[in-house]
Amino acid sequence: MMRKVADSTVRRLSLYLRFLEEFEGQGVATVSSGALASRGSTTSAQVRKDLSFFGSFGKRGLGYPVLELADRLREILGLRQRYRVGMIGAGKIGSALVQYRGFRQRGFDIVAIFDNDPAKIGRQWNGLTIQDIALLESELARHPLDMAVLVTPAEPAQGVTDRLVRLGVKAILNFAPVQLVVPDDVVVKTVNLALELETLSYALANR
Amino acid sequence: MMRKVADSTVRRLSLYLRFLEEFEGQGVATVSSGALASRGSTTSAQVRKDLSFFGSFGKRGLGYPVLELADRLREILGLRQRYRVGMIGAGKIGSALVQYRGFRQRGFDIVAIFDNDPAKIGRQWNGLTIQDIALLESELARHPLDMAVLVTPAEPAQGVTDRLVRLGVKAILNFAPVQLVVPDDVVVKTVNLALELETLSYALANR
DNA sequence: GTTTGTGAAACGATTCACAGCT
DNA sequence: AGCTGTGAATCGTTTCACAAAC
Repeated sequence: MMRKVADSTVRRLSLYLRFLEEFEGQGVATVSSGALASRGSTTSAQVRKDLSFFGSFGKRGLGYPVLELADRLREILGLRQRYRVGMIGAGKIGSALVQYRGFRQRGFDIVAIFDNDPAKIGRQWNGLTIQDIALLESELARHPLDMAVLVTPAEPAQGVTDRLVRLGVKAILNFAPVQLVVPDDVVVKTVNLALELETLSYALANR
Repeated sequence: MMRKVADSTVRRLSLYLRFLEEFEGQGVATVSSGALASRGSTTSAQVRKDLSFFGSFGKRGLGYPVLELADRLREILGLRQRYRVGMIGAGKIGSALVQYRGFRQRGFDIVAIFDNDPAKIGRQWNGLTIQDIALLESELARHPLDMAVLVTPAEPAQGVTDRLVRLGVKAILNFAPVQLVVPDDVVVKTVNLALELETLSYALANR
């Protein structure tokens, strides 16, 4: 398949898909690169370049067919299927994410929650029982996961990651403030919330 | 002050600061660019280049003095002061963030919570009373904010942003899945959680 | 006339490599 | 000898600009 597409390009493709879905809802049939660009904050050339990595979907003089392009973007982004996602950690952020509608809407189903806190194990969240992390191996053997969302404290994060990797999980969304080490065939995306605030304080301090 | 430092550079500076604080805790007095680099996943040249934007703090043949460099990074990142942060929206993610220790630890104090849901207004979260968003203007007039964390649904996000901007808020961390429009002197950092998962599904689909 | 698709140019970030301090 | 600081080289991304398609 396609190789060497920049992360920034992939992120923009996700945004284009959202805009296309809005246009779809409004019954618009075709859309120009300029129209897509103005909805995001980019340029028409950027939109065309991004799309051209994957083929040519547009009609010159006309623009892009909304339905077809949306469908093709779903395929490119791997959104034609649903994903089984496990939540590792049942703290505050885990709780919020389990209930977050945006995940299910986009095809990501949270199907299991794990924690090591006896006070939490056995509780129900959104219809799911919080399971003992000690049962991770036996549980995933029967019900494999496509992805894991890691919302543990920093210390256990690498250890749990190693177990997930051994169990065949190939994608991890990491909220623990650590740099996880994984093999080449496993993708990790780290979100560090305090760090985002620090980019804001940097901007405030340097004006 | 300094201008034109890439966002990626600022993010690495935040990471270096964390590593320096760990070294500080271990009583290490000086650290080389190579040591800092291996803790993050970067190169010694990158570390030196990043730091060189702001001056030269190292001693050739020796490395960087841990305490001094950490302090200088705090100054650069605007972390010598604490920030008054308002949480706009008292939903699931707002709840998690209000209780998230990482913010306070790094100097970001959540001092007010606003929502428009009568069922939530008046409740206490972490010692703070959820206030009616209708009172945003009167409240901020008396108790100004340095930053806002926006955790509303997509629809009201731009409207609330306009009000925050009018009230002098210069930095917004946005979790609503929309592209906010703000004047040049206001900084916005958007975190789109569903989009992060989509970069993972892209990676899984294209291997 | 409008808009795509795409090489070429411009820009920006990272890596190299080495002179200069300690 | 070890490590920084930094210009120069490299690599990657974005923007330009225009021929080709409709």
